[in-house]
Amino acid sequence: MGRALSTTGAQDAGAQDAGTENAAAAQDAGGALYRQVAADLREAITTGAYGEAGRLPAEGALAERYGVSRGTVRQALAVLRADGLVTSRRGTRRVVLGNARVQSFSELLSFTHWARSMGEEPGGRLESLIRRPADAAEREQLRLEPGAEVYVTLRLRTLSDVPVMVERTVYPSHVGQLVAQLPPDVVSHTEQLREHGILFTDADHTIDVVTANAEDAKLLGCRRGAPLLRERRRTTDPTGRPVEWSQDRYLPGTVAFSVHNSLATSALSRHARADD
Amino acid sequence: MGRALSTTGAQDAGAQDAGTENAAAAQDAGGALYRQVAADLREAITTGAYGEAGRLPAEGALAERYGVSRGTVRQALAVLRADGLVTSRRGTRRVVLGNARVQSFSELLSFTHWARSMGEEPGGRLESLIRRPADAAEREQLRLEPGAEVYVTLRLRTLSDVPVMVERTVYPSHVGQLVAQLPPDVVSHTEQLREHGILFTDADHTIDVVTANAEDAKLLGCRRGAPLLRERRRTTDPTGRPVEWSQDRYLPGTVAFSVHNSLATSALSRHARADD
DNA sequence: CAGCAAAAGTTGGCTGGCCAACTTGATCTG
DNA sequence: CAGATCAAGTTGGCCAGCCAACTTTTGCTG
Repeated sequence: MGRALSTTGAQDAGAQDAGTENAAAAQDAGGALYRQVAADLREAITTGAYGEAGRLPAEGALAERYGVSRGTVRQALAVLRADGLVTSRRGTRRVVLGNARVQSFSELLSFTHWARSMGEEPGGRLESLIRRPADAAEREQLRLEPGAEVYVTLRLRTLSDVPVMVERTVYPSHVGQLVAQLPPDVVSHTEQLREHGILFTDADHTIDVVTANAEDAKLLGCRRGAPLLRERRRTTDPTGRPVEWSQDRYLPGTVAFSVHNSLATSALSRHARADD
Repeated sequence: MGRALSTTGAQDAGAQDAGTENAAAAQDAGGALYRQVAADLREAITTGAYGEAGRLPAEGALAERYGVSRGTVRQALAVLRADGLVTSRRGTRRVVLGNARVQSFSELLSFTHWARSMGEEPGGRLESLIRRPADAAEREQLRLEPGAEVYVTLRLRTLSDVPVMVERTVYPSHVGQLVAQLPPDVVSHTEQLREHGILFTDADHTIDVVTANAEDAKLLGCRRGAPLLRERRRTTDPTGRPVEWSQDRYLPGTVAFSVHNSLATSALSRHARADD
């Protein structure tokens, strides 16, 4: 892959002096070197440059090609391994596992971002926004003191004007205050919050099946008792403080969730459902 | 990342490989140093040693405590970060995110192992096992040549004799041959296959909702058209060769799937459901 | 005392090196 | 020719060090 990484293109030339310049150029490609290498290899793999079950070049060869150390290459390959694109065993070259397109974190967290990445037109209608004291479960999830207040939104989300999902989100007050000031027709709360300095960096998801209640049925246009795919999500900011506790209910056939895990890296788990 | 468990993770059958003089003394939890450190920190975090949203010691301090280099500590912390146990930002100490118990890889892949880890009694009844040419979709998933044959099993899985899941699995012939020789009352195919040298190391999961067909309804004792939580799973061995293509259908309320992702590591994604 | 500047503390990132463990293919041997 | 042995190639793991970027604390200044 010809693309020898802009920063290191002049590797010997003046690698360290021109730090600022090159760093800026690198930024739009992914900032860190290992991310650029990972992005380039991902591109090569998904376009089939190494074949269906082909073998990748050795770490050393890649290090030389990109003009980086082997450690950096290993960091890049760890990313691809975690995404399930390649295997990784001692003693033999890495093998291409699949060419699965893995969405970015923001595509996963933001309905709007996700929809646009598929070429669909996302929409959202705010049904209600109320402010009230948090109940026990909400205090637990959002790590709030007794008596703390939360903002609760109910939104109907659409793809090309077709209802697909009901979203019930609970915000702690410091976030909810911002949400309450947004115009009711704003499509992406996530993007608006980011511009106000609220960052989403970590999320825990739980996925199961529920039946539509009266409210769901009315909004989604399905029967009461109809099955819905539910995703419950707790999101935290970079400091680890919970910023969102949301429950999305999708009409069947509109979405599926996909995850990769391996002996090396696994974050998925299966729970018994005594809760809720 | 979760692994650290004795079962498959280390597959340390040939533990004779010396190398681990004093290191092994610490714990046989995991061969590698960073795994031992990770296991120890996980233990400390889940028992609340650092508090709910407490701060971890600095990398340097941990390195000194465990007598390893900072790089090794960073490797261990990367494991915990991927599991969603701690945050990780430049400039400040890591913060405890939660004390989520993350299942091991084998618990996730094996219904039997998972059930036992919850104290339930898993059961399974083989309804049918047939051998036939693979169709196009199966060839694609299992990466088979045209004309290749597959073994297809249909099993009803139970917890304490209560039906909870219907499992339809397609095996390539080299695995299916082994499955076909198993006694029909064997509970865990996965464990049996491992003893025959078939290892499961990577898996892709897709989770969505379907309605019960006549066969599902009969086996699970639900109405036809009732909602089921479906997990489709393709599993590969260490070399990247597909060894299993399975479709599990759970009764609502019996399980939920849970996953963590973050800006740093994300393997979960959301798909449109045009397929299938 | 408020606000700003400097300093200290901490993690992210990268390098270079070394050895062990493992896989694979070639070579030798009976 | 089958099987064992050996050598080369490759990844896993660990170390020591360095600097940059960022956060928090401290201390100074107006």
